[in-house]
Amino acid sequence: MARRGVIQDFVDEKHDHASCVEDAMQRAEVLCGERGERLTPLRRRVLELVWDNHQPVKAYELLAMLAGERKRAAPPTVYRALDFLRDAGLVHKIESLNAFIGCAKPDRRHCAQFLLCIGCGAVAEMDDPTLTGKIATNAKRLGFRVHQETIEVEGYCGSCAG
Amino acid sequence: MARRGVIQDFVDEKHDHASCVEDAMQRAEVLCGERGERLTPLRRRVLELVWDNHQPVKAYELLAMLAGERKRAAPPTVYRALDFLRDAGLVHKIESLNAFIGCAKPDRRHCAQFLLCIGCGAVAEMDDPTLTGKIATNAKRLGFRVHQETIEVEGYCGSCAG
DNA sequence: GATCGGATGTTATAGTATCACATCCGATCA
DNA sequence: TGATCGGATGTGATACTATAACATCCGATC
Repeated sequence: MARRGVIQDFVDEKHDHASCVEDAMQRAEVLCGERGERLTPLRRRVLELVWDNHQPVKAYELLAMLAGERKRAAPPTVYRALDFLRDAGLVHKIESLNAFIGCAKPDRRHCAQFLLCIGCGAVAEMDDPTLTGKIATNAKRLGFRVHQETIEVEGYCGSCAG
Repeated sequence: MARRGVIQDFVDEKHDHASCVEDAMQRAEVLCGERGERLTPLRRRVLELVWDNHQPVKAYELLAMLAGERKRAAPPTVYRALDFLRDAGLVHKIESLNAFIGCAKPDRRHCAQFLLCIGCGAVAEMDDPTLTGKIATNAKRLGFRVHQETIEVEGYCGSCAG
């Protein structure tokens, strides 16, 4: 089935998760390779942990997971990895949740538009160029130069709305 | 000069600030009156402090200001007041800054679209129904029921872009 | 093998927000 | 009048989120 190009579905419970994570890691490898950025074992592992959920993950949850695998893991360990991954566009921070989630399209920038279900915590990442365009138009009218946009829409997904 | 209805200007340094705050407080009084909600002295004072700046204010900054005027002010004091004001639509939280700002149009809902200047910290509140409409359309396509939207655009304002 | 810089380790602390329980205070009504 | 009830506030503690500052490691380069 073809994507709409505008919006992605919420994650299907029975999607092939292993290959989905694998694909994400593959994309990350390639992107960092192209850009000459170092996807170290730690950064790779953090990205993997982020993708293991298809829900937003908190920094201290990641820290707890890391602590189980390596002796030494402190807050800076995970925050620094997340900073790198965010700069690389591989991970988004969801501001209204203080949580992080893997970016589905790390090759494109500014695709940080989310639908957040209050009921079940599910997240869908939109990527609607017309939204971005409209915002750009509004901004330009004020002489404002857009650097980054954050769009987070809270509500109830199809399952939870009933 | 008429408003565009779509976007507001960044605050002019030489606007009549006193009357601007006064107007905001007046609107708040009326709105709470209509709704049977209690704008207590504490809540009123917090709202006033929020409006005294035309920039986002942090909770602990408010706390410090309150501490100067009343003997007893702890975090819950300010957070509870802010919760009330947010529920009433009188104040918005800017998630990406962990800060709060007075709502310019408390009578209308969901007008939480902000341009945030990285350079000088200035904030402009947009209120673009077509953005909201586009988001609603995208959401509907997924059976998603929108409850609240957060739009925060970082960049450089006209003065800082040069 | 010297040195340089980026990544990580380590400790401490800053900054943000909520919990849980006590108290106050005004509205209502016996 | 005063009993009582609920919402607002006081109070102390604590949970949660994030960064500062400095030490150490480790691979690349020369």
